[in-house]
Amino acid sequence: MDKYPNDQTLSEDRLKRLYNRLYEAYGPQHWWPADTRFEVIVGAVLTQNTAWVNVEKAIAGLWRLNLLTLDNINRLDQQMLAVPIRPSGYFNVKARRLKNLCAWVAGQGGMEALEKLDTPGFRAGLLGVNGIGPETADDILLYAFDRPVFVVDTYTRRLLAKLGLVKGDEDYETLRLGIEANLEENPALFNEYHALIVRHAKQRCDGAGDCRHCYVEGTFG
DNA sequence: ACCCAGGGTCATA
DNA sequence: TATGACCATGGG
Repeated sequence: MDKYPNDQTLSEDRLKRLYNRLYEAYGPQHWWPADTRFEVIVGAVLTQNTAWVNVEKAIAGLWRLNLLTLDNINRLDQQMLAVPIRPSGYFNVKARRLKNLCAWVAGQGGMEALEKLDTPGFRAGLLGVNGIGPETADDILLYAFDRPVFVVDTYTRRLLAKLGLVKGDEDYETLRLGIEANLEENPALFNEYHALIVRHAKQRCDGAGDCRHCYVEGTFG
């Protein structure tokens, strides 16, 4: 058993090996699970600090009411929007955030107009919307618009810190830029990598030492 | 009954 | 800059 270097250093080699192990253990994750690009950006808000199964219920309710279009959400009162998203929790907060986001999108000229934004400007615009923080913005950039932005979440931070690639107390931008600097700029890779980290986090270790969780984390040098 | 989930904002020191 | 309170449902 090799010991972890635990030198808190990111390297392309180590990030790639971690990715390979995750992919071998869990396979392709097919993110983001949605029928439309607009559904992705709505889901990105609804999933804030919320289990995905609850988001699915809210999304289903929105489809049922034909509310998964930009115009229909912009026309709808916030109180009315809060009703179908109730199962995803924080429904008053999220209704307001969705209204903020959709108003911004419309102000940019609609969903099609967003494609023409350069990634830094797009990201800055999203972060300017009240209720859209770095992780939600990056979910939207990567999973709805295929931009090469690495999504950092608490699982990413925990896993990289546990394996000794980072300290763990770095701020969001430091981690995102550090990871991006050590991976090829490939949206498909970023897509699968983040999804695999989330998948791995949900894996319960059976303690036997030969489960997928242990395979990914074991003797990582 | 308790804990957490695919976060973010705001008030306070 | 750095904590803490707050938002709220549903599954383990």
